[in-house]
This record gives sequence, C-alpha cells and structure tokens, in this order.
Amino acid sequence: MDENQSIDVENSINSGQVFLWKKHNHFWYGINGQDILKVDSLGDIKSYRNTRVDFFRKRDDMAEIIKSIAIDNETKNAVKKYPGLRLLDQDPFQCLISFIVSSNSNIQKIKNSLERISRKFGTRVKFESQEFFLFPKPEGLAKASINEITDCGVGYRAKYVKEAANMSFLKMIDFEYLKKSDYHDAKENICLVPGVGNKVADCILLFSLNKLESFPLDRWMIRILEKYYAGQFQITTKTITDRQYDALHEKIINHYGRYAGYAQQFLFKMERENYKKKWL
DNA sequence: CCAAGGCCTGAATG
DNA sequence: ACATTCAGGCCTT
Repeated sequence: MDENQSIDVENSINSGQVFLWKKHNHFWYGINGQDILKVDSLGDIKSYRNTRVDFFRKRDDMAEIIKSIAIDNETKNAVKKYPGLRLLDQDPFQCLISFIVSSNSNIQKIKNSLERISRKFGTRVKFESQEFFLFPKPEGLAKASINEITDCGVGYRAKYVKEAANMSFLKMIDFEYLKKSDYHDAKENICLVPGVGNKVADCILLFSLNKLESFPLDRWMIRILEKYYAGQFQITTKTITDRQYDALHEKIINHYGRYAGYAQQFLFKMERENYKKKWL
C-alpha cells in the first residue's frame, strides 16, 4: 500500500476532533451517534450496528491532498511529522453538540460533559461485553429541561444545546441536505443555531459535513498564523469579527487551496504537540 | 459595523 | 490552603 494511504489511528483520534473515545486492549472504541466503532491499529472498523462508515476518510487521496497543501515550510513539516493523520467523518448531530459544548472550554471538560450527556440521555448498550452509552438522539435532548442539561456540566451552553437539538429534531437543520450543499450555504445555515459562530460552524462542516475547505480559526490557529506566517495573513486584532473571519478564510483558501481543512488539522496537531497539550 | 465585557465550570497556576 | 486565571468562543451591549 502507498504509505500516503496509511492511517495513524492514535493521532487522528487525539487531534481534537472527537471526545467520546477510549482505548482498551489495543483497540480504540468510540461513540459515533447511534453507533459504536471499534478500531484496530490499522484503522479497520468493526461497528456495533455493522454499518460501513468511512470514519477515517479512506476515500481521500492523501497523496494528492498532501501535494496540494504542503506548499510552505510549516505544512511540509507537519505532514512529514504526522503521516497518517486524518480528518474524521463524524455523526453530524453529535459533532454539532460537541462543538457547541467546546466553546470557551477545554478538551478534558468537553469530554466530561459529553460523557455525562450520553450517560443521562443516551441509550445504554453492550458491545463486546462492555457497557456504552450511545449519543442521545435530537429528540431526547430537545425534550430535556435546561436544568437537566446544565447538570451535565455545560454551564451557560445548556440552552444552546437544547435549541440545537430542537432545530435538528424539527429538521430546521437538515444534515443530509447540508452534506449536499456547498460550503457557504451550509455555513450560513448552521450558523443559525444559537451557540454556533464561525469557529464552531467550521468544525462541524469539516468534521461531519464533508466540507474540506473549512478552516476552523480558533485561538491556536490564529496564533500559528501569526507565528509562522509573519504578517502574510494580516491579522490585526485579538477579537476577530465576522467580516475579518470571512476575509481571512478567503486568504487561507487562496493559499492552501481546496483541502485547506487538512492543512489546518496538520498544523493544529503539530502546534498542540509542541506545547505538550493533553488529548483524550 | 466594531470593540469590549460577561459568561458556567473546574483544572491549573500563583 | 485559597484566590485568580484560563480554556479549542459566542452573545449582547
């Protein structure tokens, strides 16, 4: 097999995209919506529901993508340092709630909150003689009270979680439709959900709606761009407005191309490792 | 339009 | 110990 098509399961899971994953006896187990995925070290999947999900995006031509994005020193270093790092193709509803919960928080706390949400509102199942809680369906979270959601440790985000679930339940947010939409239409639509701004929207688009030109600009990415790209992207202010975000994204697409989202993932992973930040 | 302030929570920092 | 800061932003003023 082409080495470009190999998958680094460990680093892909530990790159800030997913939270409800744990390792057990050399296998990674993760909650993906109403399914559980068991993954071996090669990225081969056995799923609880026997569905065929291309969770590690094996369909992507990594040779072409890497050729496309590795156009400067930083991305060259990053793709060399983390071969096999993949974007993940997640359940959209779980992804939406996860990144609403993620805002102004950190990985440990996000994971803790999502686990409590699953335990409280998700279905308990046994898989490989282990107990798991599936992620709740939109209806379940939509019908929960704000207080019940707050009890999961999400703080002021509880009302966003409830409303996001309600909008998903009512198909005001239709993930299947958004998968077919182009980037800008899908982004505009997903940003209608309270608690979803530019950064959170781009995470959802990139990690669950197949929009590879998404480039989530969080504080880390802003810092990376300032640090390594010396004014190339002309970041002026600390708090970045919607307009500035759009303008910056435009420049980013012009620079990295249509697989910019992969560039983001490699750069983010590299910088967080440099700072020895903890993952799952 | 833009800038500034507030916000649940809990681990990390001093 | 105990207070303060900070963390993968967003919303309101």
